[in-house]
Amino acid sequence: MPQPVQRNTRQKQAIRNAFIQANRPLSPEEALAAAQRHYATLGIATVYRNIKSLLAEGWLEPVSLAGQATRYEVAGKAHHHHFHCRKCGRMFDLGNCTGTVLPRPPRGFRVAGHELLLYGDCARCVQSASAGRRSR
Amino acid sequence: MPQPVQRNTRQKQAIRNAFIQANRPLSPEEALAAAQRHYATLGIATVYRNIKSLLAEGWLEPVSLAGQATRYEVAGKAHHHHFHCRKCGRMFDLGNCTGTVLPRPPRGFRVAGHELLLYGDCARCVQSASAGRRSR
DNA sequence: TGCCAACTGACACCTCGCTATCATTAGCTG
DNA sequence: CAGCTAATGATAGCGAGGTGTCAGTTGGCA
Repeated sequence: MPQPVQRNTRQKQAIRNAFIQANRPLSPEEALAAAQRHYATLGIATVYRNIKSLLAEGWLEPVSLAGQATRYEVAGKAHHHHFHCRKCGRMFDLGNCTGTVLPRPPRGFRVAGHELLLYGDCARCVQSASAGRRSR
Repeated sequence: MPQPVQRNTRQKQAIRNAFIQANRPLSPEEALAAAQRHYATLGIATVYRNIKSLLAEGWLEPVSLAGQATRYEVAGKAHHHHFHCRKCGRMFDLGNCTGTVLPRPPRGFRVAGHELLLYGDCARCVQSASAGRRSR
């Protein structure tokens, strides 16, 4: 049985644009908000459905985050890590991880990969915090 | 108003023992299974309640894991990272992270800390996989 | 331009991790 | 040992993230 023919809907285009323009991992809710700037009546179910199909196509890849909704970013970037702002919750890309020395696992363990997450405050949140302190 | 007097119940002892003997981060479900070997009729609600109070006491600390229930381990260890087995789901401690070079964040970002996770197959799962291959 | 199935939006529903409730049990103190 | 009450076990409930359903819409081909 053949695959059904895929249609290139305005909604899917809006979602792809949202991810391209953001250039950082987006949660489904963030993707909805961003894509609604391209296509105002977009619904959350459509975002989830299209994220799923873009994952299947290999156009997106998941960036999971403990205790939070999984974020997604455009696939195919070089190996890199992420920064999570604990104030605004946004995630950002960091440069590649050259020179990172990994701890040695116990005997017999097979390491398939690693994830490194930095967390703290992003530039915007640092800014607005110090602005708030000045104005008080 | 004074704090209510804390009682040292067999259930709480069983839960503490489970974490001490495991010597690795346990999810509430894992802690339940392990503690039931000390106190068979233990219920899951009691595990959650005691994890909460052990966290408040500073005896446990959380080890969060994307897409999974948070695990907990005995507090006070030196800074270290974890290994997550994708086959059996168990988490293990790794040695400290001396020599780890962190990627530089963008200008204006304030880094508060980092988490490093290795993933792959633990020794037991590597073993049983190759044993399975042999017996086939 | 007409057709029709892929797609959409709205919303009910599901799962999972966790918390609240409540009758019963059992530490602790005197 | 009696009595007070913190703690327990069973289970209902909650919230968040995500999926299923279905009537209505629309992309794309003939």
